[in-house]
Amino acid sequence: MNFDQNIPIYIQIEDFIQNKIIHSVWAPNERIPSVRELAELLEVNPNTVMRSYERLERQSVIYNQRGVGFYVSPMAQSQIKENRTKKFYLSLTEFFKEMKLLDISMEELIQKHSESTTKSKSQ
Amino acid sequence: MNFDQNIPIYIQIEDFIQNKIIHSVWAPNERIPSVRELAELLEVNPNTVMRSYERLERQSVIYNQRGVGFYVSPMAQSQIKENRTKKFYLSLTEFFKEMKLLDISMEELIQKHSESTTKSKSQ
Amino acid sequence: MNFDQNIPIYIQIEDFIQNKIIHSVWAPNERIPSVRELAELLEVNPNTVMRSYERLERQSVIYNQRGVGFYVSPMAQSQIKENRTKKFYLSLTEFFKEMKLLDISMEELIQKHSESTTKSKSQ
Amino acid sequence: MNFDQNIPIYIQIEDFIQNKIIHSVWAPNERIPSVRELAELLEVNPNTVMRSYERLERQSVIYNQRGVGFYVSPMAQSQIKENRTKKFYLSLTEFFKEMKLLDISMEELIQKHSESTTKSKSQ
DNA sequence: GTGGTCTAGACCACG
DNA sequence: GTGGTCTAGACCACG
Repeated sequence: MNFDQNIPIYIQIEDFIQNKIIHSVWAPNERIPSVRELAELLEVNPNTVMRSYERLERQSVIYNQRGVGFYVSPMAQSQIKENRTKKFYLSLTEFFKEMKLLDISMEELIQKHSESTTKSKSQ
Repeated sequence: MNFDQNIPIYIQIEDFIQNKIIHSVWAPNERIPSVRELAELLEVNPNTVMRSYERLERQSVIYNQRGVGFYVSPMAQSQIKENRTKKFYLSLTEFFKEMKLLDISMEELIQKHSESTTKSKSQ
Repeated sequence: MNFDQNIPIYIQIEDFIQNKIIHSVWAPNERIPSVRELAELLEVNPNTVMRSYERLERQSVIYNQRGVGFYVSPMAQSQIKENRTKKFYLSLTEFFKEMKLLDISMEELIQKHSESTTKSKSQ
Repeated sequence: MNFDQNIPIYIQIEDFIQNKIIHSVWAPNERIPSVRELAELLEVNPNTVMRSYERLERQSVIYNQRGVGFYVSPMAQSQIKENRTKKFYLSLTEFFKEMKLLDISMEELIQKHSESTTKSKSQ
C-alpha cells in the first residue's frame, strides 16, 4: 500500500478499513485482521494500526471481543455513511466559496461531473 | 486573528496574505507589512511570519526589496488563482467519488448551491 | 566541523550532506543521521539542521519516512551532479570574461591545472 | 541598473566602478560622481554608495579630496588587476576540484573557451 | 529601519 | 524514538 506522505498513516488505514466495509468486502460481525496481521500486511508499525482500530471502535464501526479480535459492527455501513455524509455537507460551504472565488460556474461543475461519470462507466 | 489549532500558523498566515491579494486589499507592487509589523498584529513570533513570507516568495506571490520590505508581485493574483484552480480541479475526482459513495445526486448539489448563493445574497 | 563565517550554516550543512552522498559515503536509500544526532555532531541547533534537511528534501536529494527519519533519495547522486553541472557551465561565461580582463591565457590555465593534478596525485 | 538580488548592492556598485576604471571610462586622477549623484543615478540609498566608496578608498582604488569629492587613484587600474588576479588564482583550486567532481575534462573547457571567444569576436 | 540567521528550548503528532 | 512547529530573543548585514 502506498501512503500519501501528507496524511497521517493511521487516518489512511482508517479509510482503508472503512472502504472494505462500505464495499462489503468485510461483512457485519465478520472478524477483521488482527493488529499484527494488518501491520505486517501494510508494512507499518503495529502501534499505528492500533490507533486506527481505537478510532474506529470509538466511532462504533468495529467492536472488540476481548482476547479474540476486532469485528465489524452490525451497523458499520450506515454508521460510516452517516459520518461521511455529515462531513461532506459541512465541507460544501468552503467548496462553493472556492468555486465562486475561482469563477467556476455550476454549469462547469455539472459538465465535469458528467464527464467523470461517463469515464468511469466506460472503464 | 483566530488560528485553527490543526493547521500550522505559517500556512494560515500564507492564506491570510493570499486572501488580501486576491480580494485586491493589497495591490500589485504595493508594500506589505514588515515581518515585525505583521508579527505584532497577528500576535505571533516574527520567525513564523518570516516562514510564511519565504514560502510566498518562493511561489512568486511576493518579492523582496532589500532593506526595504516585501511587495506584492505584479502577477500575484493570477498566480494564486492558477494554483488554486489546479488544486480545485484535482480535488474533483475525490469529490465526485465521495458523492457517489454517499448517494448524493448532482441535483441535490445544485440545490445546495443555489441555497448557499441565496443565503449570501440576503446577508 | 569548522564553519565559514560568511556562509549560512544551513547552506554549509547542505553541502556537507551533498558531499557525503556524492562521494558515496551515504548510499541511496540509506538512512542519514536524525536531525538531533547531526545537530549534536556538528554542534549546532537542531533548527538549523532541520532547515538544511527541508531544503534537501525540496530538491529531492533526501526523503522523509514519517516517524523514522530521512533517507538518501535513489537519484540523489545524479540529481546533485546535474544541478552542479548546470551551475558550473553557467559560471563559465563570467570565468572566461575575468580571464580575458586579467590577461590570463588558456595556456596558463592548462599549466595551473596540470600542476594541481600532479600535486594531488603526489599527496 | 539591474542589481542581482543575491549580492549586496554595495559590492555590485564597487564592481561597477572598477569596471569604469579598468575600461578607462574613468581616467586616473579624474573626479568620479559624488555619492549623491551616483545614488540618484543608480536609484539606491546614498549610504550604500558611500559604503562602496569607503571600500574602494581602503583598496587605494579611489582617494578623497576633502570637501571636493572622490578621484581615481593614479595606480587604480593596476591595483584592481592585482587584487582580482589574486582572487582569481585563489579560486582555481575550488574550480579544478569541481571540474574533477563533475567529470569535466580540460579538453572540454578549452572547447568551451574557444567557443566563447569566437562568439564574442563575431558580436 | 529592513530582513536573515541562529540559539535554546518547549510541546506535540506520529510511528 | 522521529520530525514539525513555535516562541523568545539575540545579533548582524544591508540600505
